[in-house]
Amino acid sequence: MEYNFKEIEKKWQQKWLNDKTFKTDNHSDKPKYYVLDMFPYPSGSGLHVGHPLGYIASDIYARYMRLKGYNVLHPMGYDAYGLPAEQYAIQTGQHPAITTETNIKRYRAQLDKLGLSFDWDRIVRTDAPAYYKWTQWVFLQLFSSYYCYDAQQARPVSELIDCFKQQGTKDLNIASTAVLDFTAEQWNKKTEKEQQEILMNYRLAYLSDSIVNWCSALGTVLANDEVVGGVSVRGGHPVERKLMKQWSLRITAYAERLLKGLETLSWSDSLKEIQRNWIGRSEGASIRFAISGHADFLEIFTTRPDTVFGVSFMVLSPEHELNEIITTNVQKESVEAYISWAKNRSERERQAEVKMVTGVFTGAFAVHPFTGEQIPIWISDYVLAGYGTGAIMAVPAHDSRDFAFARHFNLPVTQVIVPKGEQPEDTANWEESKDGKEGTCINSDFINEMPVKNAISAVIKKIEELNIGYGTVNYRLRDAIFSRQRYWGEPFPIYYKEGIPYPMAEKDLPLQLPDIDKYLPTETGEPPLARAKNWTYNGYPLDCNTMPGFAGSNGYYLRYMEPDNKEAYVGKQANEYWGNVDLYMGGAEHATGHLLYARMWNKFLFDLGIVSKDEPFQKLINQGMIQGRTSFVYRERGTNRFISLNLKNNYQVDSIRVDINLVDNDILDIEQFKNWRSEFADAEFVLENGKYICGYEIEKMSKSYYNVQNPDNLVEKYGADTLRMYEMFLGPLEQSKPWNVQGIEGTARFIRKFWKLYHYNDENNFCISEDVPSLQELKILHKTIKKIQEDIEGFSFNTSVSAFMICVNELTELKSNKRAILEPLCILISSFAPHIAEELWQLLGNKETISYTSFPLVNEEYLQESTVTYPVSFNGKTRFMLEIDVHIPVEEIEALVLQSPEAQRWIEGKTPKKVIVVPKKIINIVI
RNA sequence: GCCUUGGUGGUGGAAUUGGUAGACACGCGGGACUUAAAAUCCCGUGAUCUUUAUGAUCUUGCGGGUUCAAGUCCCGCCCGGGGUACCA
Repeated sequence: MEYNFKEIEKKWQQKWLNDKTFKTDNHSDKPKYYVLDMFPYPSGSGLHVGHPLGYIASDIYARYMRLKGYNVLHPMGYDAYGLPAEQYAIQTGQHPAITTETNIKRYRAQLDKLGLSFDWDRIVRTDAPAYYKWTQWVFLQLFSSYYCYDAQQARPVSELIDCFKQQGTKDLNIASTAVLDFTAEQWNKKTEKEQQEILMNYRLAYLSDSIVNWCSALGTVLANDEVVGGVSVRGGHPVERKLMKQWSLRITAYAERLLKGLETLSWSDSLKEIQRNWIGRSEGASIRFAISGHADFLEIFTTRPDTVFGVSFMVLSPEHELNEIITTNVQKESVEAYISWAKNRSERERQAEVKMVTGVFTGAFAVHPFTGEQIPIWISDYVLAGYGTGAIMAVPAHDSRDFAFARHFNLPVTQVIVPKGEQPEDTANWEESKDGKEGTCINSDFINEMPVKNAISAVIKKIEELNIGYGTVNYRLRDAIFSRQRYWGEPFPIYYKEGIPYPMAEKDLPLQLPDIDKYLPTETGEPPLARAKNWTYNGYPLDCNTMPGFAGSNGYYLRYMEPDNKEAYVGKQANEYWGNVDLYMGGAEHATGHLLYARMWNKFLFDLGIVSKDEPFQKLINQGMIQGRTSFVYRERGTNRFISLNLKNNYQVDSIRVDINLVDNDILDIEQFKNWRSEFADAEFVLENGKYICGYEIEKMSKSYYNVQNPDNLVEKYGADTLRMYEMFLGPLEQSKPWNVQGIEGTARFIRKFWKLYHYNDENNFCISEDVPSLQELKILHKTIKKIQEDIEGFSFNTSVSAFMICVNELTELKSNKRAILEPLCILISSFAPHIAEELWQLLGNKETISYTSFPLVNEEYLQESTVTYPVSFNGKTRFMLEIDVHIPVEEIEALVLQSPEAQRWIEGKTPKKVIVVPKKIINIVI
C-alpha cells in the first residue's frame, strides 16, 4: 500500500472520536495529570498556524504522559466573548452569537484535522449561560467579600459589618480604597446609603471612579491600543482621559500572595520576573507635607526617604485633586492649559517620551517637615496618577527624571548622598544624577554620615514619631478595571435601588445577556445594554455594563474538571482529584493579564474553600509566537503607481500591506492584485527585471495585516502528521519564529521514508521481519528512546524530531524492518505522528490503540561504549582525535596522550606546561 | 522610555550547559535511474588563502574582559520580537 495519509488520518480520527479514546474519567487508580492549553478566541480568520504550535506540543506531552501511565485530562474550549465579534456586529448587524457560533464550528473542524487527543465531552465556552452563570457567581462572591491582611485571606463582608457595629474601624487591617476612621457609634448612626458607600471601600469587587480613555464621538471607552496620538484609530476622533464609574477587582489585596506564590511555581524565570516587576513591590515611606496657607496636606510616596533633605520641589500628576485647590490665581491659566494638554496624552506616551520635559508651576509651596523650607509645587505628567499617591518629592541630585526636570526649569540641585569612595561635588557641573542606593548622607541634619540603609530607617522612625508619615510598602500593580461599556460579554448580576448597587440572588443566576436592536452605545452615551427592553430585576434597573474578556478565562480550567455540574462551579470531589493544572501551555503575551488575573481568581476561590490548590497552574510553558511575514507594496505618493522594492528609493512612496496570498516568493501576482480591491484595478507598476518584488516585515500574525497562514492547505497537501512534525521541527518551542514552509518537504519525505521502510516490495505491501535484531539495531533503537524521552520531558521537541529522522535514516541504511524494532518505534513516534503510528501498530497485528500501551524502557546496556574518543587540543585548538579505553583511569591518560605519535608531532620536543584531562570530554595540552 | 526575549552558514536551526561550532532539515551544485519530467537514490556544500593537504587562517550582531579553553560567563554598545493595564 502507498502511504496514503488522507485515508489513514481520516480513519484514525474517526476511530478516536467513535471510541471516545481520549475520554477521561474522574476516577482512576492511575495518578492524574492535567494538561491544559490556553483556549482560543474564535476569530473570523480561523485557526492560524500559530495556534497548533502550542496545541501540538501539549498534545505530544499529553499522549506521552498517557503512555507513562497517567490518567490525563486534556480538554479544549473557547474563549468566546471578545471585541472582534462585537465590531463585526456593529458593522453588519449580525448578532455576535451567530458570528461566534460559525467561527467555533470552523475552529473545531480545523482542530479535528490535527489529530489532537482532546476529551471533547468536557468542552466549555465562556458565552454559554451554563458557564457564565459561574463567572457571575464568582463576581457576587467577590462583591460580598473583603480582604483581611491579618488572616491573609478574603472574608465575607457580613463579618465586616458586625465588626463595624461593635468596634468601628478600630484595629482593622484590611484592604481598602481609602483609609477610613469611624467608631461603632458613628457607623450605627449612618444611613443605609452611607453604610453601603463605606462598604464599597472594602469589597473585592467594587465601584469607583477610574481613569479611562473616553471617546465622546464614539460614545465609548477605548483600549490604549485603539488610541494613537490622542485620537481614536477608528474615525480619528479625539480621546480624553476621563474619570468614570467602573467596576474594579481589588487584585492589589492579593499582591503579596501573588508575589510569594511565584516561588512555588515551575514557570520560566523570565515570566516570574515579568510578574514580579508588574506587581512592583517597593518599600519606602509615605510622608505628609504641609502646604503653605492651606489646611490640606500633600501626601507623597518615596522609596528614598533618606534623600528627604535633598528635596528641591514637589511634583503632582496632572490628575491630582489638589491641583485645583492650591494653584494661585497668577498661575491658574497656565496650569489649566497644561492639564488639558496632558489629559490627551496616553500613559504610554508619557512614559515613552521621557526626554520631553514638560511641567508647570502651581504657585503654591509645601513646607519641608524638618527644615521648614518653602518648596515649590509643580505639576508634570512624568508623575503618574495611578502610582503611589500621584505625587512625589523631587530630589534632582539622586533621581534622573527629577534631575532632567530641575535642569529644564532651572531648579536647585542639592547633593545629599555621597557614593562610596567619592567626595561631595558641585552639582552645577553634574551631567547626570547619582541614583545609586549606596553611600553616605551629607547636608542632611540628623542623618548626616549615616549609610543610606540606616538613614532610611532613621527617617521613617522620625516621621512616625512626628506623626507625619509612616514606612510602607507600595505596589505598582493596580486594581483591575472590570467593567466594559460593551455588549458581547457577561452582564453584571447587580441591580440598583436608589442608586445603590445590590447583588442579585444566586438562585436567579445566570442573568442572561439580552438581545438588543443595535450593538452601539445609546445616544446619551449609555452602554449598549441600556437598549435592552425590561432590563430590570424585581422592578429595579440592572447594571448596563458587561465584564471584560478576561472574566470568563479566569476559572475555566476548573470547569473542565466537571463541566456539567449544575450545583457548583466545580464539585469538591472532582476538584480534589484533579487539583490544579500540571502543565499549562500558552503564549507569554498573557504574562501580565490572564496569568495574573486567573491566579488572583483562583486564590480567592481557595479562600472560599471552593478549590483545593492556592495556585492554578503548576507548570507553565510558553510556546513562542509564530509570526507572520507581511508583504508590502510601495505606492508612489499621490498616484496609483506601484514601485518594485529595489527601485522605491527613487520615489516618494507609502508602504501598503498586501495579502500574502497574492505574493509568491516575494513576487507579486499583478493580475490578482488588480482584482483584489477595486481601487487597484487600474494600478500601474514600475517593475525590475519584468517582476514586481514585494518587501516584507516580520510581525504578529493578524487578520488585519493580511498575513494569516492557516493550516488547512498544508494538512490537505501533506497531512496532519507531517504538519505536526514540521511545526515541532521548526525550532525551539519557547522561541518566537516567523512562519515559513520551506522545510516542510523534508519532514514529509521523512514520514514517507519511514513508511517505505516497511513497504518496500513491488506491491508496496507491509513487510516485517521477525528476525532477532542485531546489537547495532538495538543500539540505534535505545539511543533514540533515550534521546526522545529526555527531549519530551525537557520540551525540546525539535531535537526529538531530529532524533527520529536520524533513527530512520540509520535503519534505512541497514534496510532494517524488524518487528522488535518497529514496535517500540511506533510507540515512540505516536506522540508526534499519531496516525501513521497507529496504522503501523495495527499492521503489526495489535488490536488496541497505542494509548493503551506504555512507553518503552531504555536498556542502558546497549548504549555502553568501550572506548571514548577524545579531541586533543593544543592551547585550546583541537588537532587530532584519540581513542582511549574507558577503563583507563584519568590519571594515566595524560601519559598515554603525551606518548602518542600525533602528540609528539605537535609538541615538537618542547615540554608541555600543563595537561588538562576532562573525563569523557577533552584533553588540552598547554605548551 | 520601562519590563522581557532573541541575534550562529544562502535558510530554519543543533551544540552533552565552559570542552571537536554548524547535528538534523531546507535550498543550491554535481551524478545515477528515465525518451523526458516528477519521485527516489548517491556525492558535495560556512568563508578565505595557498604549496590542493589527514593543510593553514578566519568565523556564532559589534567592542572589550575572565579562562588552558567562550556561541555559552562578566562589562559596554547595536538591531529584531512580545508586553506596557479595555486586542485576545
